[in-house]
Amino acid sequence: MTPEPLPAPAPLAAPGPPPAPDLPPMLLDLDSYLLSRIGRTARARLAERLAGRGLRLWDMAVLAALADFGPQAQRDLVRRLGVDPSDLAKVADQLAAAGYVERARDQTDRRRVTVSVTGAGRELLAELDAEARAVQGEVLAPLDEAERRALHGLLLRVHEGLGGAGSGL
Amino acid sequence: MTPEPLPAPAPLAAPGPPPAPDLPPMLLDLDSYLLSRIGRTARARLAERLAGRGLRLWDMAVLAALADFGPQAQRDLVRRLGVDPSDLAKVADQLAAAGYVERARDQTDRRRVTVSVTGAGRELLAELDAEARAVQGEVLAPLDEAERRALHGLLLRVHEGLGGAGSGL
DNA sequence: ATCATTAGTGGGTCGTCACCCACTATAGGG
DNA sequence: CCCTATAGTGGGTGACGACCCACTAATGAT
Repeated sequence: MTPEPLPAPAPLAAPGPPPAPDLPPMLLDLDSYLLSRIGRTARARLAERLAGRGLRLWDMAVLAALADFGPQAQRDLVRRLGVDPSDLAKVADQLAAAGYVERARDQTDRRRVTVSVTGAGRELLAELDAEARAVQGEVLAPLDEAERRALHGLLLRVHEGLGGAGSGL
Repeated sequence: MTPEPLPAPAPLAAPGPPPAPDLPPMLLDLDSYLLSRIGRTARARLAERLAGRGLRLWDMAVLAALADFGPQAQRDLVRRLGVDPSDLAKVADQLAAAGYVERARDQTDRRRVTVSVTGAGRELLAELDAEARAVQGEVLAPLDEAERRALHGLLLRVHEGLGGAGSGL
């Protein structure tokens, strides 16, 4: 297990313990662990950037959904993104207040509120996308282009396999 | 060489909103997003299994560190794992109470508490490792052996690139 | 008109997690 | 000895994310 075993606990002038994190090989061998750590980092860094604009990850997800699928009722966004209706209402509220989306009562069914991106929304989304890609650049720095493409393909397949199962973002 | 990740051009103005989550291509194109989602799922599923035993992820991490690097002071675990000293104390406390680790005052420096895994601890760790691999099997289900190895290699390199930067597990 | 159903909203709860502070005990240097 | 630094501990805090409930408005069927 351990290439450099143990006891030799030199009381002073400690040789072993590094100041920088040096994780157990046992954990590094687990994909679930690596996935968790890397995903966490990517998420955190992206969230950090968005926070600089007063936005959260859900804001971006909603904008993306609207841009990709066109104007739609909140109900549909809820189904698509797997977000709680109540939470979506809050996100939509904030995005509307900032002028990134518009909400209008559906005239054929006045219960529904149809949400659509505004020009400013699309502009913002483009910037957010750039931010996300910048984060990607940081995180995937050790990989060359071909490797990134390979990774992306694998991740996509894994993601599909997950189904919409898990809740949350 | 090039698996085409462009199966479906965006279905515009879809008539029937799907009951199952159908995420925006724009997001699926972002590795930061996929990483975040997949990592989250892997983490959640592993945590769920550990919770069944009344354990958390940190417990496993600590056990792994002890198994891989041998008995050591909490101070060293703190440095290695990048965990808060106070939090580690709690984890160690719980593990000791359950009989998975032993704590003993270091006689050469009575401030230090040397922690070591017990037989039960190693046994438990083996089981936890099996659980983790089971989760892995679920998550990576869509990939064959060769692909999993490829993914693992890529993830390892990416993880190294992160350095010990981010905090937390 | 009545009733069950659906869309949206506001408010609040709960569990998790990382972080920080105050405190004790010990060590080591002057 | 005194003084400062370090190891460990207990307790608490604040942010965050997911979830849930009660309520209103509108719909569609009977």
